[in-house]
Amino acid sequence: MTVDHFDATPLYLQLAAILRRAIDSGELAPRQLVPSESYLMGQHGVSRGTVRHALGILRAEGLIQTFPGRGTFVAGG
Amino acid sequence: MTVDHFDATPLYLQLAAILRRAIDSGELAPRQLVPSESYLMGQHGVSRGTVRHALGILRAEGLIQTFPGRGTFVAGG
DNA sequence: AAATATTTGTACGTATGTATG
DNA sequence: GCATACATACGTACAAATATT
Repeated sequence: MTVDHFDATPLYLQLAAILRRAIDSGELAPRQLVPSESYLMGQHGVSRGTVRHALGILRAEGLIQTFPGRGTFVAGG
Repeated sequence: MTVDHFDATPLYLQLAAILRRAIDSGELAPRQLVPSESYLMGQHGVSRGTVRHALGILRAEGLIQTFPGRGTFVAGG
């Protein structure tokens, strides 16, 4: 599942929704490492700013936690 | 009151704190127009991204509301 | 121990689109 | 039509924390 550049929905919201679903469905389990910003950039063909915008939303929702130099992890567990 | 570029505290956090204080103190009253992004850029000597980062925090805190083409306003009132 | 690579954090600039006045 | 103001999205650069070799 990737972002659709022709969809009117902002890319950062699409990406946030995709990741949120992955977490809610358990595809990304608690304490599991979320793909790096670089990886998400490549996978979805978006800029780092867009990736960080999406991750910032999930962070504000308490769904993920990120640690400098290590990565971003699914919260809970 | 402006941001200090030599302070180790991130500029966007400094700016968010300055605006938060202005709101809490009533200097910026409810329903009042917050200075535009362009104005804040010039006043503090920071980029638009930094201004928007700071405003995004206050927005998430529910302290302000922004409307495209009109501006950003202090919430409440 | 040291150098290198990876990953996130901060900050800048630019371009284009949308909404309002 | 034009000016103002916010929204989205791209790119770049460097710093800091961590992991790897």
